[in-house]
Amino acid sequence: MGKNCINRQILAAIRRIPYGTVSAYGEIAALAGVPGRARLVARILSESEDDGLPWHRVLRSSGQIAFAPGSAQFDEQVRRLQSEGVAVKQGRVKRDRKPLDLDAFLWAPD
DNA sequence: GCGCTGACGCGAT
DNA sequence: CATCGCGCCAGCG
Repeated sequence: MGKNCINRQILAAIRRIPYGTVSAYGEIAALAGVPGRARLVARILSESEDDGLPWHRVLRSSGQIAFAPGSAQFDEQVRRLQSEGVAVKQGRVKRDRKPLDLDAFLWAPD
């Protein structure tokens, strides 16, 4: 029973990823209440029949597309991401980083 | 039960 | 960057 419940939580989390943005397997797992279960998210995605599910917005924590470069699935994911304005280079989506902000924070005066 | 396989992640080297 | 090792765990021989 609980198993199916978690499954639904994961699918719900994926459906909440905003158009034109991306998330990661591990992030989805955490949002679904099962941190550390990235592989479960991947498995559920691979078996989901839901057509409207924005599976293409889920990437590795590195921003890399999980499929093998050149595979049909890889190409399809790139196509879908680009169609919603997400920049994909070398099979990867650059995630918003703010290294300068972190630097400023660490060096900020008391 | 045992080993292997993943649409994974993270810290260490 | 690239590699390793280890953690995680639902299926399928």
